[in-house]
Amino acid sequence: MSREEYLMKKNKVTIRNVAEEAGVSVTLVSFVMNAKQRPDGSLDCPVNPKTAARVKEVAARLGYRKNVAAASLRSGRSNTIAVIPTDISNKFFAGISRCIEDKAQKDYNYTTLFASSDEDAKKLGDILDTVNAHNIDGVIVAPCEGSKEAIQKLIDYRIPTVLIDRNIEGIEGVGKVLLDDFQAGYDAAQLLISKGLKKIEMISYSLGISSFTERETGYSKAMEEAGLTGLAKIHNTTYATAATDIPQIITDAVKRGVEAFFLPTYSLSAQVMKTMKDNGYKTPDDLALVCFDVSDIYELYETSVTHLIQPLKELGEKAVEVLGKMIEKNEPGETVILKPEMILGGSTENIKKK
Amino acid sequence: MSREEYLMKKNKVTIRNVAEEAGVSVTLVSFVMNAKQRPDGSLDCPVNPKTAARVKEVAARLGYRKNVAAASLRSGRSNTIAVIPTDISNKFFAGISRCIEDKAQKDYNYTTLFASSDEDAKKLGDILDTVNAHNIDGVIVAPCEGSKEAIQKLIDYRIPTVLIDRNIEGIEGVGKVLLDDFQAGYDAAQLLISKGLKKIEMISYSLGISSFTERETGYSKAMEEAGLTGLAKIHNTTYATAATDIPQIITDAVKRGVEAFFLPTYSLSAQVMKTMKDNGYKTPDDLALVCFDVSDIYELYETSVTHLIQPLKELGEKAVEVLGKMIEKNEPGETVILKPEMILGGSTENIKKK
DNA sequence: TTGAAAGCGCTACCAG
DNA sequence: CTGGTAGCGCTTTCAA
Repeated sequence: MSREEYLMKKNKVTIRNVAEEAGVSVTLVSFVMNAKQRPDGSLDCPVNPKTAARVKEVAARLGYRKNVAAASLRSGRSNTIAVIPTDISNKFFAGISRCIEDKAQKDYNYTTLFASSDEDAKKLGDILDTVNAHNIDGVIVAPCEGSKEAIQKLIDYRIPTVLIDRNIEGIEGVGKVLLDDFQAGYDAAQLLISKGLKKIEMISYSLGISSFTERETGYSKAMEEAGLTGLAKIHNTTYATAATDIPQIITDAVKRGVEAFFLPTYSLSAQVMKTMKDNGYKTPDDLALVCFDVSDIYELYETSVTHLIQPLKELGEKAVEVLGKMIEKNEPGETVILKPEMILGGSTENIKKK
Repeated sequence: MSREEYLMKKNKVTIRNVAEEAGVSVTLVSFVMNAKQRPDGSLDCPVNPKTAARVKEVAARLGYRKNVAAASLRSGRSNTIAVIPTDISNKFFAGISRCIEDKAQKDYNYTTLFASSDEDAKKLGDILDTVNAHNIDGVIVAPCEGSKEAIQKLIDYRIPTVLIDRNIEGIEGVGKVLLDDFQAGYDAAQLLISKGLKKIEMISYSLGISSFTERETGYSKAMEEAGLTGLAKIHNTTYATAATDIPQIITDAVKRGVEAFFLPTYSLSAQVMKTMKDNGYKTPDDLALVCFDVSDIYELYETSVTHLIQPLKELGEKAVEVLGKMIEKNEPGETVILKPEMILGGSTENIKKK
């Protein structure tokens, strides 16, 4: 095996090897390897284009790969951001993660790491410690219940942070990219009211996360404007107990003649749909439904389901932009609020009056 | 702000600060911070227990966090493994990823990173380059079509690698944790045959991935043993074209009087179920179904669905064990084959003969 | 049981 | 445009 081959195999080609082979200094190689391509194709660094080309050729030939540990140690940066959703298997987060990754790579040359908090504040804390130890340049996180402290620590450490999907009240120094949750709740109730329904209820999580309280407020406001405050009712459950609470809530509601439910998140929607199927209840006749987020399930359910969606791509890209500004320009985090979109389905159409 | 507070905020507490504060050398601190807890509670390092305790106390008080970039640069290791599924939003991979992460943390003290290849060999290649640059100690990867080259590069770089869920034929020097795919295909066909069905067909991906060809072989073998070779038929599709191919295959099959389908993966199953719903076909009377992997969808479909599952926890943990041995003991990768499990549902029960 | 010192590969500063 | 060099924080000999 030649020396070249040996170095390639062990991935031990350093900047120094490239420099020697190309007959230049390590400084030049570093410049070239870190130069960004300018729109006109030229390299954004003070190096003779010919020299640069030679360096690039040699680097490619030797199979040079930057040792990011060394670069990170020296520069204190890692060109890496972390994305921390609450549940990576959720379509909403899976989609958004992909948008974030693409945008971060394309526009900022960041590598993106993922870790799921599973709605567990302790786990989120551990992840953020890891983030910290890894010189991560910035974090995009969907907070879960009780995670305010962990996120505050991030801010104290001066790590640029963007909250996505869920807000935490009274936290300073972070960027935020959120849905207009009040509007979402308002639109959901409004739609059901416009269909002539009155007994419209809601199931929500008592998580202390403002996304939920905002959706509740929007719902309540629409009910109030329609003079239906007396019929409005918000049931509360938790992630841990939803599977047992919801069947009770639903069977009881059907007995009480409730006409519709607004379900402000995917997991509640899925749970309700499952309960309805188990009990032989049909939508929209037994219960009209307005659900949230996207899911394969909505398509495969016997009746298509009306649901509100968050503008995925926009959310993800905005999050990267806000974070990028915080990292590159040391700007304070800005807040961006996006509008929800309504997808109409059979669960709110042609409802037989009881 | 005190000096202590300042250092904590900036997360700039180094091993040297701890050493000075504790009145010992940096070497001692390094020993203590890297020592593993022995079963009896003592520390596995040549340091006076009293000194060690003092060091730990000081480190905790100053909020010391190891700079992993420095550690990785010096040691050439990162205590980090990467998990690369084809699609992280898939329940199967989401579940397995969680098992891997837990096991890796608990038994090996590894941090786990995730990146999804989206069934794209080019993207997988990019990810593996990143892995390479990051001093990742080992990789657990689900290969996708055309990824053999990229994975071979990993092996050439001497990065311990374990293939999970899908095999690549003729690749040397990797660990493998796979399902007995032949058995799965055999069991699926066998079940349908035992229900008195004869016209049993299969839809598969033409991906050149042996998991699929093995499932096909198992199916064919069972059909052959039942003297049904003449009726056996395997339709082929691809990820890109499944959405248009499958409606055609299914409507045509119903016309031809096909009685059952075996669908050797989750995405094919979902697509078929959607097609059947759109066309008003019912299972099992129009078509009996044996599906694969787990999904919310199976539960919410009007009829519960018979499906084969992979033993998630076992798969994940085995993968970590195999990888761990490769990393720690420089052992060659071993191959582990696990048995599928059948979950019976309504899609294969009480079938009306046509 | 403890400590001194040599770098890991890279970036950033400074000088030419 | 080019190059010399200090040192990021840590692990790892080696010696005491």
